[in-house]
Amino acid sequence: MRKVEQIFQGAVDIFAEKGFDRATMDEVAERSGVAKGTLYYHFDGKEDLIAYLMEEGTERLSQYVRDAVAGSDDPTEQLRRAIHALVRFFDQNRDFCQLLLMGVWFNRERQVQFRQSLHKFYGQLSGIILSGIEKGRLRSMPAELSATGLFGLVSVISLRVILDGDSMDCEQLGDFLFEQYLNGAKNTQPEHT
Amino acid sequence: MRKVEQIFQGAVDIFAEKGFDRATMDEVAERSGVAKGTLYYHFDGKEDLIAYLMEEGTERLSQYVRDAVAGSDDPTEQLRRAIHALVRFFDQNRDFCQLLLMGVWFNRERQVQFRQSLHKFYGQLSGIILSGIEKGRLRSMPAELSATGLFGLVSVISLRVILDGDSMDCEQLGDFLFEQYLNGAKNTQPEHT
Amino acid sequence: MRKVEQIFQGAVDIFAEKGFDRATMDEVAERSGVAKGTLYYHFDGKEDLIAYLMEEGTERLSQYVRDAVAGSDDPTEQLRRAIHALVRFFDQNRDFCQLLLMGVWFNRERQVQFRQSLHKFYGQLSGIILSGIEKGRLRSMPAELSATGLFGLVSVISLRVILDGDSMDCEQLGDFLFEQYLNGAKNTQPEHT
Amino acid sequence: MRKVEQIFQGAVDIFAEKGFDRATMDEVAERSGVAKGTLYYHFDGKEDLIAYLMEEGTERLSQYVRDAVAGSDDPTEQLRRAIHALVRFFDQNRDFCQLLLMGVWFNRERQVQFRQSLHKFYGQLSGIILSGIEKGRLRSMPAELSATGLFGLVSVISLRVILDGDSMDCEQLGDFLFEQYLNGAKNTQPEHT
DNA sequence: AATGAATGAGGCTTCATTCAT
DNA sequence: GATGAATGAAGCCTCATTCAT
Repeated sequence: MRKVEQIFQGAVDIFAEKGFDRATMDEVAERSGVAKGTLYYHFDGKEDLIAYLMEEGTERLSQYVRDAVAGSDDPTEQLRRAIHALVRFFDQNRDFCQLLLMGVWFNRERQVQFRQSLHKFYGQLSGIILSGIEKGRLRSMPAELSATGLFGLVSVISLRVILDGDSMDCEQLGDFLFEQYLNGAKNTQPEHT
Repeated sequence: MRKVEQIFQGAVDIFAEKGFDRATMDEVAERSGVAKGTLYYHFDGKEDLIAYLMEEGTERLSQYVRDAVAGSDDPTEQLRRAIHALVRFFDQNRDFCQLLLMGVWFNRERQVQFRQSLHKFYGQLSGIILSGIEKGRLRSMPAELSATGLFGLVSVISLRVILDGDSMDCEQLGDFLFEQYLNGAKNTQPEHT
Repeated sequence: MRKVEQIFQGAVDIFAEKGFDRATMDEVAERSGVAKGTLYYHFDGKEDLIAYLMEEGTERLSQYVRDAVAGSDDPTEQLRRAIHALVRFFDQNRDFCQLLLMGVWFNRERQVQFRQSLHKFYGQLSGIILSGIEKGRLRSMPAELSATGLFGLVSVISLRVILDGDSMDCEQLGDFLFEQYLNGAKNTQPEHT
Repeated sequence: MRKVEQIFQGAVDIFAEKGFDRATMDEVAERSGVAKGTLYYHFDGKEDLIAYLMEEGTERLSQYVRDAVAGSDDPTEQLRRAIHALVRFFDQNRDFCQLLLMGVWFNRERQVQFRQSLHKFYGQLSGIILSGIEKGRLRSMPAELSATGLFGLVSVISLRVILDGDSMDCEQLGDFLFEQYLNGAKNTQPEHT
């Protein structure tokens, strides 16, 4: 469906710019290049459209990370690839990512439905972490919690860079985040003298 | 100013529950126990009220962390205290913290004014990190970026625990986060055969 | 545009009755027989609606006078026709005429836009006066000023009659006003001893 | 009462600028240099204040014209003086005059009380006209109507000059208006072949 | 006499949704 | 499938008025 994809793009665009509640259906229609009635032909209403965007987008993110990780069996390498993939996806889909992260703190009404998609994604990350723990690469810790933390670390920094309007060197930022997550901030080099 | 503090409490409460855009000024008034007109007597409008909440709240958080850190000169200890303080503040001001994190991903219209307050807070954290780097406790890295990441790590996890409705063992969670930030996720224990 | 004409009629009606500021948009909608939202679909807001009414109405008046004058080449006869037409238009559109005269003394905010329409109408009258001067029928004088005065003379009297609720003998009133404007109030009859 | 005069001045000022309904009591207070509560100490409310302004102002105008006319017994000279006095009063009290003329087309609610003051003033003018007719200086005509017309003629022109922001040569404008009212617009000079 | 913080009824406007075409 | 004129519930905000000081 041509029009549906148009709507997906336009809606993500305008929602990222103005927020879910402040963007109107008129604006969504205009940005998408379709008539307002067409939105209601394809979706049951605004909330339905939002739900679709979030689910569809999270699924795309999930898939993107899954593909990146696929080629390796080593948990550490998988982590590295997942983190780099996250950063790249954020960079390439800035609008959607802002939505994604807005969604994390949805008001309690909308949260319920959306947090399921997100938790599925957390599950993907914690799966990697879990296998890392089992294979002795990562220290023993609550995997879910650590996955959540990893997501927070990567997303808050990525979004900050996006919002600051800086162009992002994804490679370099990915390395930094991987290093930070894996080895922490502590200096392991012996101090000279 | 009795009424203004009432409004601060009531507004934080209802905004955390329904979101900035879905909570109405009528609800803010009702929750605050003042008349609607009183809101407009003290604030220029909804956006002005929101800006005040964010600024004032961030300032309180900033002060709380500053107090916690005050007793120590050692950067590592300061970091530990700051992280623990953050977790405690989040636990004690769940409503405001949700607002805070909603603010991080504000739509672009509202972001501008708010991100100043937030960046001031990042600056406070990066000050500690910077001194840690100088004293050789932390490895050399971009301090601002790392501070942002630390904030993401702590806040996203804290809020997840809050939203899951779990009661939080602040002591234990603080330790975990400190460990994660400082030493990372890697297992440093030799694997036993 | 069926609805727009309905709104024109209803708005003129209610505004003449209650004044621009005291009539509410709810009342305009009700009097027009359309939903409130429809007002905002066709106009940008109350001020925009008012501006439209004044412009459109003045245009209709202008056209009415233009038609009345069209058949004659003689400036004096044109003046007579214009004055009679004014009186008739006032009688037939009492509501709008009250608006028109309210508009003349708009507060300074609204004046700017409206006075343009009015001045265009003044220009029409002063065109007639000017040709009368050129042809030696009228004495030499500032035509614009005299046109303004003619409008004041006719409209203030007409509206007074309207507001007093009197039924108006247009023919007779027109004659009186034409006589007053052209020959003034002075007695030219020799006084009989 | 110092404060009451302050309020008269301030209220006339702001009402002329913004209109009766668009000017707020806050603005009246600010422009007058008194506290809002003080307005309500001296007047029963906004409508009461407006009624006071209109009555008081019309009385001042009436008195001004009465004084100007006082020195003469000749109706024609009285007319000349009255017209000149009107123009001067308009020039010296531009703000109030705008109010006065706004008042003429008050909405029907407010009109009732105010038109009494105005009609008293019309009565003053028509008294002069009546005596002019009796003495054969003016032709026979409905005096009230002619007085109304005279007021319209003078006020609409005066206000136009005021609103155009032009500085007014009162002497000259008065002469023009007197001539226009008395002798009309017709050319009495024989056309030269 | 004078003040100004507080109030709440009521106004203007927005916008998600419907429906006839 | 697609459109956009029309709708009305609901939100933000204004402002005349009150009252304790």
